[in-house]
Amino acid sequence: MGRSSRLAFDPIDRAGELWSTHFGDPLSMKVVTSVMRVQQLLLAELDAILKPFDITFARYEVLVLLTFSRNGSLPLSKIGERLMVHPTSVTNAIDRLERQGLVRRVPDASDRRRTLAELTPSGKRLTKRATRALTEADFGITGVPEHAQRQLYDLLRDLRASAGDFPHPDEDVSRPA
Amino acid sequence: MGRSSRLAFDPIDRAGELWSTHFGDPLSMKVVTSVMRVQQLLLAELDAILKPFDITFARYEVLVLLTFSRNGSLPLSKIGERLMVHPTSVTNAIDRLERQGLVRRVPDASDRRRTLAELTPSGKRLTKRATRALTEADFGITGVPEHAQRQLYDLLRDLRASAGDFPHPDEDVSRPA
DNA sequence: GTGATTTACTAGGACTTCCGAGTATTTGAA
DNA sequence: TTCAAATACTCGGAAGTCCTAGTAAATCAC
Repeated sequence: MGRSSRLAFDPIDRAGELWSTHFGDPLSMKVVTSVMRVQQLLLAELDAILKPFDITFARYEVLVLLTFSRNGSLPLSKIGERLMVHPTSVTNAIDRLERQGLVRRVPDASDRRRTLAELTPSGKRLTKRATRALTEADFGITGVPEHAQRQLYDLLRDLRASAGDFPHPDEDVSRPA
Repeated sequence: MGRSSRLAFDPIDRAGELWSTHFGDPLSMKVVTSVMRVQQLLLAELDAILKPFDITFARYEVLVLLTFSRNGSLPLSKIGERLMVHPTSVTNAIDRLERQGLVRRVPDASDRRRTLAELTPSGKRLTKRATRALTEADFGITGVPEHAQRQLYDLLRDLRASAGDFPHPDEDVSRPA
């Protein structure tokens, strides 16, 4: 893993020091490296929490999305949109979930290009239990105070906004350009 | 990609709303999802910047680390430690870099278990150029003001600290327990 | 000094992500 | 209406991450 063998110092800070002696101001490099590292830590933690349920966080996200949908089913394309991943990633996830009996593929009569993914009863039960486990573990960020979580969310949201991840509130979507 | 097809709303906010009606307080879930998403966006941006040089960010990190080392070479194990990735990930990266002629494997005479990865002249040149491209693009976070970057770095550092990512300053490493 | 343990690297496999390309179906335009 | 363009899904492949397990070499203990 990346986590277990801990150094006697913070490798990101160290990299920043070396960076500044070679290249210049390391702030943006440190920010980006930190994001990568935190993602790595969180994902490892989440997957560890979900391991007893034999799913990964990627597949858990699909299950939750289906739980939120009105009738427990969604076209694969919608899943990809909402989760912001490539269509082939959805195919891959649904393949595995279907093999595990947690989800079923159902043809969509109203548009025969589409395939719906539908939660099975077993899928619904597992999602409940997995969600309990994740919320009890606070998604792997217990120890981070609430105000810090809020600040973090806001800053990340600003970053996403400046990367064009979602429309600005003052952008009129109905009347483009 | 996840980026191109933008929804008319923020999927993370929306997931938070749905989450709260089904399960409860979505703050930690929103924070974690945001980290995942930002990592995805940044990595895509960095890889796009590096595409003309025919390397990925993962391989770039290896090259920079070698640049920082005294003689342009390091044992693979050190690389894994510093980059906080699994030994097999290093093997994989070095395999590719070696195939590209950017790095050379050199046996370590002082410890014959070890293999050193050494920058080739071509590897050194490419690292310079790639670094220029990345710094000019501010590592994909142009548009994020400096104070926000600082706050973000500090919050992520706190999060890493609470996950035990590095020793606390008041922890005496030389005298364990 | 010899044997057990630890360390370093690699091989193979699972999982996720992306991309490009191909097939089917629906929509839209002439 | 008929043909072109857009949309939905899948297949195969590349790249990254991790894990388990195996071999070789160094270190530690007795």
